[in-house]
Amino acid sequence: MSAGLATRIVEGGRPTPYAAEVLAVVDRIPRGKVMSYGDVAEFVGRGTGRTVGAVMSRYGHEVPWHRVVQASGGPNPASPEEALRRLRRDRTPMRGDRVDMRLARWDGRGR
DNA sequence: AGCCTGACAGATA
DNA sequence: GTATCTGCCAGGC
Repeated sequence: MSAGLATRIVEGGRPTPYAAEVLAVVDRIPRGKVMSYGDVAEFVGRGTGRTVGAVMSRYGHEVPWHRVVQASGGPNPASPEEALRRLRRDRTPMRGDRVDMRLARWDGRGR
C-alpha cells in the first residue's frame, strides 16, 4: 500500500513552499471567521481545494484548522465534532451544524 | 515525462 | 434534501 498525498506532500518532515503559503494564510484567519478550502487556494494564488486539503491533513495541527471549512459550510471532515466546538467557541455565525458562509467567510482583508 | 492519489467544488439528476 | 460525475493541481513515485 502506497502512502497518500497527505503523507507524501512533505520532504524530510518540512513543509514545501506551497504548504508553507497555505499555512501562512490559514494562520491569519480571524476568530469568528472562516475560509473554505477553495478560498484558501484562491487566496494563495495556486492549487485547488484538494491540494489545500492535502496540506491541512499533514499540518492542520499547526494552525487554526477548524477555520477551514467546506464551501457548503460543513466542518472539517476529519474531526467534525471538535471543529464544531471550536467554531462555536469562536462565536462563528452558524446555521445548525454548518457555518453560515454568507456571514462568516473571510475575504482575507484586515488583521 | 507519466501516472496516481486526494480533509475539494461545481454541475447535474 | 441526496448521489454521481467531472475538473482541478501539487507532489511523490
